[in-house]
Amino acid sequence: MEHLLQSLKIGINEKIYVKDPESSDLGKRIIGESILMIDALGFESFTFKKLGLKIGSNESSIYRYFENKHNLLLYLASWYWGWLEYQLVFATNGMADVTGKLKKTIEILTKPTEEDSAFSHINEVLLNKIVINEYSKSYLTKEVDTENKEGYFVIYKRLVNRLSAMIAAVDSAYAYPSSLASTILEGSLHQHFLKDHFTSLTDCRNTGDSTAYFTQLVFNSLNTEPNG
Amino acid sequence: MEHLLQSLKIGINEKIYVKDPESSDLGKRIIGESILMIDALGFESFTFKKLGLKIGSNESSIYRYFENKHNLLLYLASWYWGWLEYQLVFATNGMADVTGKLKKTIEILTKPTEEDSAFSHINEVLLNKIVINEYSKSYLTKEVDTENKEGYFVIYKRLVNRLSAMIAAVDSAYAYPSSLASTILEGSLHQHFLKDHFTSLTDCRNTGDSTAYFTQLVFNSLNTEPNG
DNA sequence: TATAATTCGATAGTAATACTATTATATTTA
DNA sequence: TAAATATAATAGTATTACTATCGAATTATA
Repeated sequence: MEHLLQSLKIGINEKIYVKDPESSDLGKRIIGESILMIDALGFESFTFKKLGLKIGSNESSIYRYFENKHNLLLYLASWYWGWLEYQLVFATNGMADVTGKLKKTIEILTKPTEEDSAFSHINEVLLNKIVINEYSKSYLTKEVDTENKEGYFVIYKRLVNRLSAMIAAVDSAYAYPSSLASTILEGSLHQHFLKDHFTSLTDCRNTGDSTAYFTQLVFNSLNTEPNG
Repeated sequence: MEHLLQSLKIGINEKIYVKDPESSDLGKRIIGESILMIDALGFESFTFKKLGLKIGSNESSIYRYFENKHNLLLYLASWYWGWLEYQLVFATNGMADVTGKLKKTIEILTKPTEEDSAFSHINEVLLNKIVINEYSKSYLTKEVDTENKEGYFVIYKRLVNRLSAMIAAVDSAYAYPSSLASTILEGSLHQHFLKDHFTSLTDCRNTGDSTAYFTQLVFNSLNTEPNG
């Protein structure tokens, strides 16, 4: 499987970029360094000019890959969700027991990110931090509906729908599988943010707390047992 | 009570503004019109220059009230949460039964906003839309920790803590009262957003769905009965 | 191997943003 | 009536978020 992953590429909607950053060395440097830079400066202070300077390239060259920094954020987020989806599919592949599968899925979706050596130019841990701090900004815009129609959020939506389907598989009588699924994905990011900045608003302090909280939340809502 | 509300003022941290907008006619116009304008243009496209033009005033005059548009957003959000807190306190005042009180609280916090005639220059329905679409941007910044120390988020935190305390009052053995409280407040905004832009990710479509979803979520997690 | 196509870097330029500073005028208050 | 305060008008600055053009280097193709 290690080998399989080495040649694996996260498939991202081609409309998000002007030129595929995976297709050149410069493109990969844009992705790799933008992750470090957005993490360090925050999305607001991050500019293509600063990025160009850092990677020893030119502002206008970066515009050949992405129309603007918003689309770069969409790309990074899509990559992250696509990567998480792979983690999920590989980890739960072949599990027959739907309850155990859901439990494993919640674990994958809520635990802190670990480095993945399969993608050398991407720091997944920092990318996860970026998603926690910036993802909301990618859809809380006046252009959401247009961009949604263009398919800029498909991977994220697919992930939520996967989770929703698993919830429904465990308890088909439960009335809110999609709401619960979106609450988990979004809520997980939020709890991680609170842990770092508003400690009084969360009970999640140590590794695993978040997973335990959401697991309990889900299985208390469904007619089944987490170990059943 | 109508009368009481007429002379009521939402108390907001004085550090958020340069000059209290409630202290002058221009200040009130800034607040009232900024709500319409942020709703119409979105926070990114909203500028003090455009606002000045619309209220027949000057860009530099608005800067005498708020350092920048970020602080104006913090002010609007604080006002909204303070207003919601009043709704909550008045509605649950004197309720002896903790379970019924929690149920009522969840209802107030998750139902769609209704116009309040007590504050004539503020459109609460649009302000609620702004909070749904823009609130995350007020804390997803590199300056959160500093601004949090300055007390820019106290009202929101107090609201979450009120809810958390009520959850704990209903079931003191529940391990995640703060996480559940923050999940409800943030999740409620998120479900309303999804209802408008990503319908496939939520089961909330009609008035009351959101309240029903979160009520069930909470009471399935706690050792009690919603009507008990 | 010649040539065509692509890629990238460099430079220049623009409109808008997010302010700051100053001054003049109008209004309120002492 | 003078003093204090509030507001409007104007001007100016650094930065942002681009767009356009051009030439050099690299790569692909015939």
